[in-house]
Amino acid sequence: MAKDTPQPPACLEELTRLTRVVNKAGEPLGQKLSSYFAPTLKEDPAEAELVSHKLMIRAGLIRKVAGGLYDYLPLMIRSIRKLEAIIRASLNARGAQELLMPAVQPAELWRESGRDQKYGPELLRLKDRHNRDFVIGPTHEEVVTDIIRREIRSFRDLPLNLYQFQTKFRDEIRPRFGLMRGREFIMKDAYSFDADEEGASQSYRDMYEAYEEIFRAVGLKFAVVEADSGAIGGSHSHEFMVLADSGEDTLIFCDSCAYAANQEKAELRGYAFDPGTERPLEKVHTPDQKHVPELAAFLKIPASAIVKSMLFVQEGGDPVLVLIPGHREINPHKLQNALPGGAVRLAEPAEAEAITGVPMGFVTPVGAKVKIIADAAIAQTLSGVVGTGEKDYHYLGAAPGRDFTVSAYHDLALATEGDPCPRCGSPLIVKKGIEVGHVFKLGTKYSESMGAKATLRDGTESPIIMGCYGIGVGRTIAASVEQSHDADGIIWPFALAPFTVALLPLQPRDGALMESVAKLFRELLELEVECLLDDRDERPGLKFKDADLLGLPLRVTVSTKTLAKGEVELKERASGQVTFLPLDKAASLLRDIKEKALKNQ
RNA sequence: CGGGGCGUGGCGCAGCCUGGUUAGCGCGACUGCUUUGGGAGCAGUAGGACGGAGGUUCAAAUCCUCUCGCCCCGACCA
Repeated sequence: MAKDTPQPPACLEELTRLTRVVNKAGEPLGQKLSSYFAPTLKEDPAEAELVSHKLMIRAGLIRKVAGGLYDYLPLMIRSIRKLEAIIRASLNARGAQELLMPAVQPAELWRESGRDQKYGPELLRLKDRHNRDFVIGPTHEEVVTDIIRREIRSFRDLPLNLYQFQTKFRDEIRPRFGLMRGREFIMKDAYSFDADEEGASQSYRDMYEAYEEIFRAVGLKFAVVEADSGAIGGSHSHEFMVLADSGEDTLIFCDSCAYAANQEKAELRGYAFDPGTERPLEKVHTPDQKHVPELAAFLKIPASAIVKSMLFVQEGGDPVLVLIPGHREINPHKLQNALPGGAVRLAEPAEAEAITGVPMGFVTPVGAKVKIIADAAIAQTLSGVVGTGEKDYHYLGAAPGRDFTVSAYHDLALATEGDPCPRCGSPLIVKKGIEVGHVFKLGTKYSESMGAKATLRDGTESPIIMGCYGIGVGRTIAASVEQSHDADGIIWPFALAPFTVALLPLQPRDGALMESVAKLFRELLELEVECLLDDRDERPGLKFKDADLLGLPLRVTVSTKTLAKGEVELKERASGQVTFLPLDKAASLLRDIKEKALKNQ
């Protein structure tokens, strides 16, 4: 990592001794860079695209082992421990209890919950030497429910909230962006158990509050949005999102009320479209007009006057024709929720043609033999353009109820920029976010399928009501870097910084200077201000560059110049502000700055 | 899984199209001297046989086939 420092041996010994000083948790309070494993890179690594990913590699936080699998180097582990401590404090303060469940789980449990099929190839399956089936846990609902059904009998044992920090494995189709979407990652997962609905709601609110507290404490700009429950299941859920342009999730916000939702979930009704006026059905020749925009141009009508008919197929079910105004997109999550059962997907063109007998673009609801569902807007249509089921012809003036039968109307359209807010009607805006936390109301999905029941006060037996709550630990740290950096490197918030102070002696060969530095180093550690000492025999420029890259909140420079005045120089990483502190008070002043910063976050 | 790109000292890359000196450059590492408040200078040293396998050829980093891995886009996804 570095060059040894030709210092007086006594001073060297003292510094080395100081790096062995630990806090109550057993963590070293200070390290010296000459012997600390923090390999920094001058150039961007070829493998990374995202800023946070590049910086985490360059600053020596992580290294890749294989696709989606990373080494966490010492600096990274320090940040992880900090975040874990913050999470623990918030959860413990609400009565949650930490435990640890195994990463490897019997496949049998997944069969019981029915998720071994549902979870698909993302679930890593393996066999032990006796040929028994196991999985590597992508999440722990099954295991924790198994504990509960064996140990909990009565409402008197509830409520209960259990949590753990555990390494999860999800065999992602395409891991990417470093820790943002890895295959193996650390997750804090919590599970709540209640006897009744009221208690379950309270547990959910408690966790929601805890999460707000946690993400506020780590200094992230975040938003809470309504979310789709997806494969975890349950009735409703909220996601905690760090706002960042590079985020993989699209979020919908209302500018004037508090409505916020993941686009997957965002409700949409009353958007502008052209219902037409009532008129008889008329067949027109529309040669080769397969796509909505061209057809609209050809007929000289707005796209919203066209009723788009799309054929979907469902695993283990019948094909369904889905209708939506021509200028809108289907939200696949809403569609899936409208069609309980197997996975729903758009039929391939050939597949659709085999089912309907017409090429794509001319599929029609008129006289259709398959079930039809439609977006709610279609109920208002008085005359729409639809296919005829005959190549190169469309109908004008088609009306639901009269010309075709819709079995159900649902909110199916994808909400987007400018659409009316479902609460107040104001225009919606779109932002990108990184999901760092997710809280779910599970209800009795797992307790029922796996038989976790409690006897209630009235003597009846009832399935326990569950909730589950996750925080992506590595992802939260990556999101922090993504949100807080500049051209020179990371800008750590105090709460997550691996060390608080970077201490840079500019003349490490100067014995007298190093003695002052050693004294300051010792004082900082005595005050539990974590400090990384750059004792390397390098030029100042390189030390400054590395300090900026590592991004510790407070950089303290000690040089013959500053010492001549009995001072050290402080530069705050976030603001760039430079001040000079008297050497003999520096340690306590730095401690005060740190504590003030942590309080304000 | 579909589309695109890339694998050459520790890192970043050139060379490949149009086969042919001893595979090159920058950074890094090591040694010495000088330098010391924003990634120092000079001199010198070490380190790769070109992801792997097979093939074509007098000759392969370079051409062909297969294969493995990585990255990006999409599909997909808590």
